[in-house]
Amino acid sequence: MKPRSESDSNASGCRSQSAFALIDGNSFYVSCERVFNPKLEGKPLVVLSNNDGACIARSEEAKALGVPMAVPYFQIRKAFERAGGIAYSSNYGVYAELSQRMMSVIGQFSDRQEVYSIDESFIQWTGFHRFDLTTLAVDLRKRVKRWVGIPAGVGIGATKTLAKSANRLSKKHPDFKAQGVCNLLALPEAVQDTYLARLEVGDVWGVGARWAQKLQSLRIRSALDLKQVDPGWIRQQVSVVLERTALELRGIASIELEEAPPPKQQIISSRSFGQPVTSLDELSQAVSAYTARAAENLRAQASRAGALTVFLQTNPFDPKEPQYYPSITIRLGPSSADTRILMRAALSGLKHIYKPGCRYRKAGVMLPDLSAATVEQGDLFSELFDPAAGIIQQADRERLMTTLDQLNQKLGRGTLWIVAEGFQQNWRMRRENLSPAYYTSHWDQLPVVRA
DNA sequence: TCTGGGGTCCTAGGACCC
DNA sequence: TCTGGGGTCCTAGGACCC
Repeated sequence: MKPRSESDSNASGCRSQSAFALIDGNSFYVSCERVFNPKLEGKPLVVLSNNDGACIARSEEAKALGVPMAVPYFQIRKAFERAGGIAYSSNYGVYAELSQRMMSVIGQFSDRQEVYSIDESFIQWTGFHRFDLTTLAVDLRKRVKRWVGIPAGVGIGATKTLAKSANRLSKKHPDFKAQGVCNLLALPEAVQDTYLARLEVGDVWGVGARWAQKLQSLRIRSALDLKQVDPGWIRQQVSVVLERTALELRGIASIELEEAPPPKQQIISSRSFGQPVTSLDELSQAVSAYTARAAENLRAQASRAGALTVFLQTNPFDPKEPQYYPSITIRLGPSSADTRILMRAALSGLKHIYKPGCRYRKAGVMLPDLSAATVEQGDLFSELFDPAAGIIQQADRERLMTTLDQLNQKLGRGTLWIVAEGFQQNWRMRRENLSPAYYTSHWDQLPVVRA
């Protein structure tokens, strides 16, 4: 383990002990669509959420037309399309593939990397000359663009929160926009502060709408204000979480780099339906399908679930409809990662909460109480009385699930599925303008790269 | 007609125990 | 008049992130 933030105390300050960079893809989903369809360059473009509901990524041109983040598409559709705007349904398979490539290119620039989200990665540098970091970041950006096709922004600072702020500046502030890189470490602290003064407190990583409002009322309006206030007082007034943010703004590293993400503590699979669903039959299919997905993710991280929650939702936006948001949690005897066992639990739960006469908009399955699959949680009653049979059954189960996962991974999701998931699947979400799948691992479907 | 999905951490309060 | 006090575990809710 490395000593953390043993900060560079010699006064010359020409070497930085530890620097964080945050790299993120600009309008990531939009940029992904453009990688495979260069004609979209320069056009107002949005990518829609599941079910073609809301705009979750916007090109600069779309932002310029005034398309707000997360706006329901139907509200802007007419005007947007009249202005030449184009909307794509989200195509997560493609985005995930490009994300992996981008992350691996970024990883070439440091041996300490945290993949923070589908489009963001932190890396940590130690012992570099702080001015050289700018050059390094410029190279990184060029390489990501050339090798993956995604334009990216880079922010560099002494802590993760400062790197985040710098990244924001790299996109917003004219001093950095052209280069796409903002290296706060290359600036004297007084100059850094002038930039922090121009960053709204609500734009700081870790400050959401609620806390921004609260801070405003305490006369803390900019990132600099938050940096200069006493962190202990912030803890008193708001929370220990925000105290950490305040410390980070002062350059005191309080949020560590997480190189290997810990296994998830809960797994959720849920979707809105393409159209309202009323019948138990269709709900059963949907819940079965979501359970299958959740179970697949569960096995992918080598965990088992001790319980399962099923929930339903009517349309919250329709004031005339009676609202109903039931959920039920079912304890599984011994924890399990077997799709069939989880499905049985899910369907029995569904029967308990299903009420005829409601128009359901959404259903989902949650797997809480996860544990590592290596920990054998024997069932006292079956395995104690018949250990041999118990073990054989368990081994069989695992082999079957492994085979299922391998086939689906190799031949595509949905190659092998459990009949309860249904054949018709009328409840499937809408994706009216989906770009082709571009199976980027298949030679014959490789995109053409522009020189 | 049409409004995403999937996570984390922290705290407060109740149940339970000694 | 006068009712212990402290620890642990669990859950729900509220905040945050992308």
